[in-house]
Amino acid sequence: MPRTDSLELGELTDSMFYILLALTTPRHGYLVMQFVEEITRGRMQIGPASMYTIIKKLLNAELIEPMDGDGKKKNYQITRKGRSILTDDVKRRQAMVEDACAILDMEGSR
Amino acid sequence: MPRTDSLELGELTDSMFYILLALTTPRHGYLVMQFVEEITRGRMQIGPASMYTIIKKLLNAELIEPMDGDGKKKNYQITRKGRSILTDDVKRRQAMVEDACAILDMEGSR
DNA sequence: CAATATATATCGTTAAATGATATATGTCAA
DNA sequence: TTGACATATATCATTTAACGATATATATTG
Repeated sequence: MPRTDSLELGELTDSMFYILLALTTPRHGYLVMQFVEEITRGRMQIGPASMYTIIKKLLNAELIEPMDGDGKKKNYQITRKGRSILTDDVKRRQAMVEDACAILDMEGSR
Repeated sequence: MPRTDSLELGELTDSMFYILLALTTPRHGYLVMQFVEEITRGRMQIGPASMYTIIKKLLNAELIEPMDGDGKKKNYQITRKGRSILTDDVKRRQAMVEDACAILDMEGSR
């Protein structure tokens, strides 16, 4: 993708999207991985490398923030800014689906 | 994105998604660029570098095929296989939106 | 005739995702 | 108790995707 940072455009990658969604409730990394696999019913899974790389990026962009931290577990939660970008991205994705449905004969697919 | 070819996973990138959508009607590259900008009302634009790189990839994967070709313009159209992958991808994207709406309080956003 | 739009193409760079791998603790059954 | 497996975090190096910059050529039009 790339050459232009997706966050600077206010767009989320699929992985960022699901990680932010997971952190609407405070969780630590390992739980995030499990959560993503669960809500997508296995359609998407994020391994530790992707996980911690993306967590770092989201922290840096202040879309998530650290919390308490029980022992060596590090908890994170979405920020106000993160939630705002997430809801915008849901709308962007909804618009893509609507664009497609308008062109394909998929009006009945809902 | 990466490290595993998205097409091998049967997933389309945003750019591939819109290019395939454009080619549900036969068009040449330049028209595809304009079409994408139009249907997205400027939300997304694809420049020539991305355009021709992706066209090549879609041809190679047989999701699109060349057509007649009026003069030096090269026309392409989606294949049966391409249409099948595109409709699957619309469903995948719709599922992502639904996952998000189930978790956020966005039920009324439609 | 010069500027702009149409049309296609490639090169090299940046960013994203992740396989592989490492480390450490906790849990549980043989 | 020890070996296997789950929990938990972390980094490195590689592959793929997207695209800015740039080049080329023709057509249109003011």
